[in-house]
Amino acid sequence: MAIRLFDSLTRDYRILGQREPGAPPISQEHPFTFYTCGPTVYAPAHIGNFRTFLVNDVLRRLLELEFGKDRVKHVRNLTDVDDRTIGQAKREHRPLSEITRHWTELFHRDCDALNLLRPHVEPTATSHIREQVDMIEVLMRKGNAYRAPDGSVYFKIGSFPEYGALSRIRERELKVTITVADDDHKDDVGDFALWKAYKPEEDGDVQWPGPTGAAAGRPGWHIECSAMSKKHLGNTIDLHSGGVDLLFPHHENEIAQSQCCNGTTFSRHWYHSEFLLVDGKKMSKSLGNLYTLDDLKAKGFSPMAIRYALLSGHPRKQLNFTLESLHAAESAIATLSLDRARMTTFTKDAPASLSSRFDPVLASLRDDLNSPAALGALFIATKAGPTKPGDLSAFDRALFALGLDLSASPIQISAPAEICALAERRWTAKKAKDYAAADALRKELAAAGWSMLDGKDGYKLEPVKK
RNA sequence: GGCGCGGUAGCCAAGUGGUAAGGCCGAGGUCUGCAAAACCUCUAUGCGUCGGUUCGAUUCCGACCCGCGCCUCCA
Repeated sequence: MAIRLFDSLTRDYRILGQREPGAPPISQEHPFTFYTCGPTVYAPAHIGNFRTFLVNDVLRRLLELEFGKDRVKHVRNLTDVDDRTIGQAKREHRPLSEITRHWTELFHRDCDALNLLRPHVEPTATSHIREQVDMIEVLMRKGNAYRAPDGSVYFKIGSFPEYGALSRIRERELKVTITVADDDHKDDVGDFALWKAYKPEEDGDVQWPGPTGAAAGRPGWHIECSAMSKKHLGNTIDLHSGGVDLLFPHHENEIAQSQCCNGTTFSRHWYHSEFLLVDGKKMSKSLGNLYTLDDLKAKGFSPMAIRYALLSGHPRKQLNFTLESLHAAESAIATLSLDRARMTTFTKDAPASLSSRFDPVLASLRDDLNSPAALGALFIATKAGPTKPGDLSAFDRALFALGLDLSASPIQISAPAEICALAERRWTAKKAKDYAAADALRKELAAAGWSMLDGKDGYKLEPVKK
């Protein structure tokens, strides 16, 4: 069954992997090419960033199931030079590369925790300066770009009639032009930087020799994705994705650069995931509602629950993230784990093959990545009773597509010594059948925020759930 | 101002022109010294408001109200 995905450019649902006549069909030599705009590595990624990467991860998994593991090539870049990375390096008085290396490592750690498949290639902007400069030179030669008085290079949107097709922005609106008066070197407010001339007071020691005819400096933001996708995936890619906020101007600009430079379609399909809201508002530092993975782990939430919570809303719909949704996710995952464990043991008197009952899970995902519907279908399938060993593979395939690793253990928070002592006293009292004392101690523990879970031969302590 | 998205039970969230998946929470029950877990059962005569089309609309159309996002470097 084919994967149907909403296309941001044509604004309708289209089947993935369908190439135009003359293009080679998908094979090992010509894999499905998938480019995702990655993070800027200057600060910890927040869960909003991860929503997008998570959605793309499910897409990647689905593509592997659809076309074969060796017939999908996924590239996700790292932006390691721009205003923000340079600014951060300057604030910390450290070299740019040190800053970006540090945040890249932490990003990878978080990705692993969330069970995101590593992209096949994860190129960085600074290791593709040559490719970017090459493209800029082509654009200048073709008349799509011009040198500004300060030595920067701008793309001339007037030279590309299709500019605005993706974002439907045909003309710059009044409101915008007022706020952009700072850019004095452009011919047109809509023009955007391909290359930024070096500014000693801002850029520190970050600079490279520029395109022929331009000053030394650094690439503009948009060109890196055009250059890196071209290098690693070719002139025309099958799918390009990212968050909605990148739709304009980033992706609009990528299209302009790539198509003017290469003379071919840049991407056959565009997919954008919606924003994550926290407590009803866009996340921002000023609102104090910006969560990182570490923030949530410190609150005792497991990365798998975070993954679940982020998949509980439709990718193309804004998702309001709350701590409560995380509690719900934690419980839901525990239920699934239990169901999965039960299925491995109760297989003797199972009816004939029931693997088809997991079909709706993948079917939901194939239909525009409907992850909430897929999760619903997953629960229906697991509640349908015991299964046979072979059926477990269907369950696991569904879990793979969603990227849910049920073996990942929830975060354990160890109790402080005084709590442990109380618990020990209660356990002794209980063993002595002094239930009055035991109950009193349980109350004491509860008042201190801990619940004591009695087992047959021992007990567990965990923070009281709210 | 331009472009776009959404308003479904206490919370989250699918979905359909014929009468509402699923999850969480909650309630009752079974079990258990207690608690927790587990298991069973229950939980929207209604899908923002008002009109219209229709045999029939939550689902299509129109108006309105409310919320959110993007509009030059934010996933």
